[in-house]
Amino acid sequence: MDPYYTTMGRITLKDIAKEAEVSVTTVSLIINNKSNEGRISKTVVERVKKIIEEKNFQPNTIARSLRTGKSNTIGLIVEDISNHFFASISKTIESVANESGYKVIYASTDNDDKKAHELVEMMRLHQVEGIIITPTGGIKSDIEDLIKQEKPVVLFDRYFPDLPVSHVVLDNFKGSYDMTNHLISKGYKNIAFITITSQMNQLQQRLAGYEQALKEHELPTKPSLVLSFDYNSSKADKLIAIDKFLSKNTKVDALFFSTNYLGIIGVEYITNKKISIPGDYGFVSFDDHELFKFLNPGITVMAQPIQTLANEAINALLTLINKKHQGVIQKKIAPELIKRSSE
Amino acid sequence: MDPYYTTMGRITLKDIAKEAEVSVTTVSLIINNKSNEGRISKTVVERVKKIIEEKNFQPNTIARSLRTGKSNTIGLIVEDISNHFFASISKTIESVANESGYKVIYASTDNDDKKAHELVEMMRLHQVEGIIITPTGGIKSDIEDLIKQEKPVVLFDRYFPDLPVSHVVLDNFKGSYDMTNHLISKGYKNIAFITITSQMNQLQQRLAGYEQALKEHELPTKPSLVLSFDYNSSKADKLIAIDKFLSKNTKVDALFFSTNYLGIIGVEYITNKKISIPGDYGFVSFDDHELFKFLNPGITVMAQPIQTLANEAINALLTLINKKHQGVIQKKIAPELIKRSSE
DNA sequence: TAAGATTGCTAAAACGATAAACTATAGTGA
DNA sequence: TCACTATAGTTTATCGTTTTAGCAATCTTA
Repeated sequence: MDPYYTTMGRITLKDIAKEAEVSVTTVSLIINNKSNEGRISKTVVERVKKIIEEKNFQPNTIARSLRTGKSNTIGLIVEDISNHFFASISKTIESVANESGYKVIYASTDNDDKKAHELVEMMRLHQVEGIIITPTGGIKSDIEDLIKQEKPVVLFDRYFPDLPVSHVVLDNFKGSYDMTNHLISKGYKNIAFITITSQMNQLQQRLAGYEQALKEHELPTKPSLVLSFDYNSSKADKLIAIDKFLSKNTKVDALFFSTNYLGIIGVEYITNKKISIPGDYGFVSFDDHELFKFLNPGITVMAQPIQTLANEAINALLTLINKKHQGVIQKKIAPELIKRSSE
Repeated sequence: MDPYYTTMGRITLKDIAKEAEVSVTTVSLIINNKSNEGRISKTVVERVKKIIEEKNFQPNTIARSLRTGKSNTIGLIVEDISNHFFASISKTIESVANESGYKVIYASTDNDDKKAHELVEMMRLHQVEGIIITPTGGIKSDIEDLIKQEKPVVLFDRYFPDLPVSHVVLDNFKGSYDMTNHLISKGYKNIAFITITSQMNQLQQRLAGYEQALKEHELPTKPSLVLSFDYNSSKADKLIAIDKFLSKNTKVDALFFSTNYLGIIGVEYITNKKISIPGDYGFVSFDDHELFKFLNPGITVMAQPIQTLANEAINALLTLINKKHQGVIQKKIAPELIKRSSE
């Protein structure tokens, strides 16, 4: 067809240069809008641009990356991309990143240290310019390596309090504190806190917020009001434990579940036992869930503001990549109380 | 530290070559396991490998891509990555792709033609080696372009029946047909089908499967048994329409919702009206959902086998990329009947 | 023992862009 | 008119690999 480029492959700078009868540099300058800097005449700019248009030329990003050292890629490593929370997060991240000319490659750790380690390696191998990661407990040293290499990282959802690294996390303490105060303001006096025995900072913070609120209102923070499950206990075990707990602590008038996973089990419990809420107990949970919206009455929750979290995370990362910020960016995002009718 | 490479940047082939006192070619051959082909002595192989190990050298994938023309990247374009179905799909795809040395970049169309078009362009620009896409109705020509350029594509979830292009989709006809037969076998005689008026092949197939099953059992396929909503109608409108429909069609004994979205509205309807299932109506839906599992009684559904769909899609794409298959790969996957207690 | 085959390795080109250094011409001020 | 500056580009090197072609030395084989 066209006499100038007969190769099967795609069009290159060279093809355009040949057709416009200029050097490849000239074309490159024009493409990168450096035509005034490089002082290319209007005539030539017009001519070249027309040819680029005609041939629908798009520069080879891989070649460009090799030369510039910029891959225009960021890595997103989450616990489980198929989980609603992370899936929503990743959608926002992808969208913001795209707008800034970045593509994102993603992967799930399934909360497995080995997998997380391999994924960090994989991302490094693929020369991402930065990483947003939900770290597993055991990859502290990988994160430290990234810091040493001055690779932008932002930890998401969880973090290492003693590591000087950027992070965007929920203010779990405040969420729990506010929710407890909400229940207190509704008149509840014996609020049970149902949680999981965990080293995870998040859950500890949630417990601390609950205790702090009780303390400030001079409500005794009896340990007997806290029901704590082993992480590995089965659903059946948990249902039994809740039952025992409530028959022993007859004064309990409200249930505060520390995660939506536990809240769902709570819903199952009250459904089975035909317990009415908020009639028999006030019932609230940390984290929102489809089910909580749908149920009748709807469950009052302390929800994670997904959009905000995602935006803060990707913006922090882009800021670090563009070196617009020295040091670390650390944000604690306040969760949002969604009042429905379970109290 | 080391006298050989003092650059700030990462280690390259050259550094290894220098240290091992061989040429870069030799190192390259060893890395790519072509050492016997290129006939490198065992001694040298050992020496070089040791140094590679020591320095933890990993070849620059971008340079490699430029040279080989292989980006080792595939694109995944779905309707909405934050949706449970697509999120689960993408998790499997990512995982299989990773195992085969591919990374995946993803994006959501939100069912918008313009966005879908731009995303295909974006993927092309980033030189993905293949694309898995949930096409929107209006990007037929983009798909045709991809075919022309011999870029591997597999359509997912939906397809263009008249386009000779690979696809992996659900067998909607069979799913609907089987579900209807299931209801018939349970003794239901006036099965209502609640769906959306749509050009989308999937929903048409689901309607056709339902009708076919009725026909084969010599049950009249009265149009009055089909309730069809406008796509844009509100939830409130739908609830009212269901109410009208059921008070007019008093013989109806079972409700078959054509998507989980409609099924959820159905659940809301029966909850509001305190209708009991399967007492008052048999109640089933196409597509599974968290809620359907949780409800009491659980809702019987015709579920999409997510793992299978995702595996078929990614394997089809990898097969096409590796040119192990001439022409197109087209698969219709049978959905899975999950019997719970709503009938 | 000389020609050919094999072994073991390397030099140089190429992938497609960007960046730094350079050239040639025209214009300007003293 | 001469030196200097501005204009409008070009030439060349480079990013880090892979690939092609080739070269020397050694080994076969007739």
